[in-house]
Amino acid sequence: MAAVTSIMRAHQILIAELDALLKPYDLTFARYEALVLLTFSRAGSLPLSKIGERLMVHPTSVTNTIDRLERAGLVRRRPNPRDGRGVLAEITDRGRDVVRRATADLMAADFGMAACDESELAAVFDALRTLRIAAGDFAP
Amino acid sequence: MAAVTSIMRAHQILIAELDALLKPYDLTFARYEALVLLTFSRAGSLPLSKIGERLMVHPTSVTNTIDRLERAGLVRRRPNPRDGRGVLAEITDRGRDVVRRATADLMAADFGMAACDESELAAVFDALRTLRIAAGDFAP
DNA sequence: CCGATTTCAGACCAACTGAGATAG
DNA sequence: CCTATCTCAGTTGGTCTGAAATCG
Repeated sequence: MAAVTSIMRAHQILIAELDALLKPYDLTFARYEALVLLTFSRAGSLPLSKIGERLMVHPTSVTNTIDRLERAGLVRRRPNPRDGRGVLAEITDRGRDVVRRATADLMAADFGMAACDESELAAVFDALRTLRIAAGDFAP
Repeated sequence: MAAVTSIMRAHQILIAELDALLKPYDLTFARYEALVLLTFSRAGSLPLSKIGERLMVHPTSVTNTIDRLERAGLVRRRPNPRDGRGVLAEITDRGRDVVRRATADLMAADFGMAACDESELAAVFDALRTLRIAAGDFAP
């Protein structure tokens, strides 16, 4: 139980700090994650279904997230040429610009983990790996 | 960043599983935590301010949590005899019964961490300790 | 008078359910 | 016909801000 509450508290601490850092860009961490995912994709676009799979969120949550990003002009919807049912979310130039500046800010703040050194960060990642893989997370 | 997203994903995985396990008791993990905190207190009661401090949540969140627990009959509000401004949340017999049964269920499901062995659980706890203490969490 | 404790009104966001449209 | 993808409407829950009442 101590391990579980540790994760809960860590999440609570981080999300507060990260959301505060992202506020000037009118982003939450959830939206920022989606944006980063698009940045790292080859074509700068992904089907919504793929986004949901990678981020492990419900289809309606993806729709909601992309709605907000699209309203902010950071993403644009396009029909999926490979699947008439599907929709691609494509990052815009403004989206790339925002994610670049936001990432710089987050890095300057060590993503809210300034208290931890490199070995501690690696330990966190390793310790949570088993749990994530067991739950089917995409795990590098 | 990998460490941060690990924590986010771990939280996401756990909260889904734990809330599902607690659903039969009409509890969420946030409310369960408050209930456990009261169970472990000497008198079975704590000032709301203390609950907020321990759980690291906003005063209005405590009010909200205790409201719901009180409506469910698991907790009852009492004036704080030591401080006219304060309010105590006191766990009821029914509250103790519910938390006992819910805890049995959670333990049977290894608190959602069945994938991890003892050493991994300890590693998770240790790895997150620095972060939590830096943020002022009450850390055993 | 100042600060601490709690509450209320109002808002936001993430996540869910259930239902429906559209297409493979 | 069945399944996959996405959207919409509506609900819930946790959290926050700002403001107020009460008391030390």
